[in-house]
Amino acid sequence: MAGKLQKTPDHPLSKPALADFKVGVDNVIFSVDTDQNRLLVLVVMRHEAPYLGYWSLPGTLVRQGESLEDAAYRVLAEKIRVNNLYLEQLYTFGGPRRDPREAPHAPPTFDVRYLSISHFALVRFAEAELIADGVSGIAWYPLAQVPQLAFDHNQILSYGYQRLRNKLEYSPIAFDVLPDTFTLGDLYQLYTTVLGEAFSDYSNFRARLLKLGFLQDTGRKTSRGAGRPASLYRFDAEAFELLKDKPMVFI
Amino acid sequence: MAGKLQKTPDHPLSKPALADFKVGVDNVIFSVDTDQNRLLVLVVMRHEAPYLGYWSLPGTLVRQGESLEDAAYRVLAEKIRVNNLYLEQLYTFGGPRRDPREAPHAPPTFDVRYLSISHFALVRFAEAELIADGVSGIAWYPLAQVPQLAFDHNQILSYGYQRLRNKLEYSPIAFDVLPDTFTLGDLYQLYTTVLGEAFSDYSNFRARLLKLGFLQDTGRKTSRGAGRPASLYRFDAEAFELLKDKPMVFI
DNA sequence: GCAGTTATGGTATAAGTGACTAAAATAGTG
DNA sequence: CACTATTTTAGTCACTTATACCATAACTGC
Repeated sequence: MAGKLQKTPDHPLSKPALADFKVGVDNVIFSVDTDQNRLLVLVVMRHEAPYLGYWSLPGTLVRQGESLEDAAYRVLAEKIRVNNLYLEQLYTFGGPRRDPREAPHAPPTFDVRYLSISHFALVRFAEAELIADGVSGIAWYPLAQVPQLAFDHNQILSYGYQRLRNKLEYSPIAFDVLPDTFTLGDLYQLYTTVLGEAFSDYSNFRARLLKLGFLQDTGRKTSRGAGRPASLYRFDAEAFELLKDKPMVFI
Repeated sequence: MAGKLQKTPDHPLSKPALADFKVGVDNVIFSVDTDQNRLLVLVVMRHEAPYLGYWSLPGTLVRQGESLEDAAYRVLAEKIRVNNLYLEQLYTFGGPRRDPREAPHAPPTFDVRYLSISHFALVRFAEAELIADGVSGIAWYPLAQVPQLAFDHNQILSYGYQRLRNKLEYSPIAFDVLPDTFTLGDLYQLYTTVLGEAFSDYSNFRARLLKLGFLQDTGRKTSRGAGRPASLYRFDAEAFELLKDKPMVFI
């Protein structure tokens, strides 16, 4: 990355033409189906050119008076009903030629750039209800089976997946999509579904997490099928805040 | 963060007005003055309204055909001559009302939003030469002494500082701004200036870094003032790549 | 030669990691 | 009801890493 300075030719007599921008948000929305051990991504079918008939990440253009984050929450709310989620800004993709609607050889005044402020979200699967508004297709795709998407959305998705893994390892976002009380098995399953089973065995995962001290045992137990009943825990946000600055790694 | 879905009122008969955007990049440019043990930030004086006479982060509007990253490199190159640096996209600030040029009560068609794709850079201090193009003021400010900046630039700076600390801990960006060969003392000084001395003592810092195996001893030594001469090391990018996936933490 | 300074290479103790084992508490089955 | 399969829970043990600290080496300046 060093020494990458660009030498742009100067036009001292003519002002360089500025680009005009359309600004949208695109969301990488993940959910973990713990029953089937699948990491899912929300995609929607496009019904307009360009990329008519392609799957794409749900997106929208930003409205007047609306913050970028608000726009991201809005497009999410248009596609799924869900109350428990985590959302944050991901990255801004804005190179020229990323959208075919940008006129390739039009005069300067018609040069329009499409900027995508991508966001990343993780939503609670059990609760999430897809909104099928008539014609528009909408679906959860297992990450490994996501087809070719419109625009540069596969790249955005790949970026979002990286972020998901990082966030899960270093932040307590799991508790935003787990029920209020949960077993350590629930938590472990969420982690393995996203990160793969290689990262830690269950026994060590348990020991490490309990030692961190922000999981409080509710005293209640739950029995789901065979096996010894599991203790139900609750995430203690206050206890977590106290440990926040320390180099805490779950994995 | 859970349950933060916004309920936006629907206007089924009138299309909601989209915002028009001016898109710029603003750079948080850091440099470490190892002689004086100071972490510096580059600021430029504004000579136009709004915020006339305020210091600000160097920024520019994006031109036609120019990528966001190119724009960031361009504005950096306009302010300092430097060959060794690290630069990456930081965050996009784009809420309404972040720029007073946005008309507060103008009709919808005149609602203009200013979007800032902020970038974060670390440059080699010894080599960096500020470009004083006539009137415009430009200066390195020690981080702790940065005054009130224009727009939301203090917020952007604060975000950039967080990123700097993270990057330094988890990525080899230090080697982008160190000379080709350097002593472990040089490296340690860079780390302490940015992160504070608390993170590790010199002896343990040395042991950990050498054990990682991507610092190759050149065999040469350097003597700078009093004390035993220090070995000169070189960063071995290939050896680093092999260890890249492992949870490698310098600190 | 001596004091001061910086680099280097340790040690000892504490803490954490990773692989593994065993017991406890349930459901289902014949 | 005894038995097995299953799941949670609670460890052990060898090994690695972290933290604080120390001793020595190799220079400069006086």
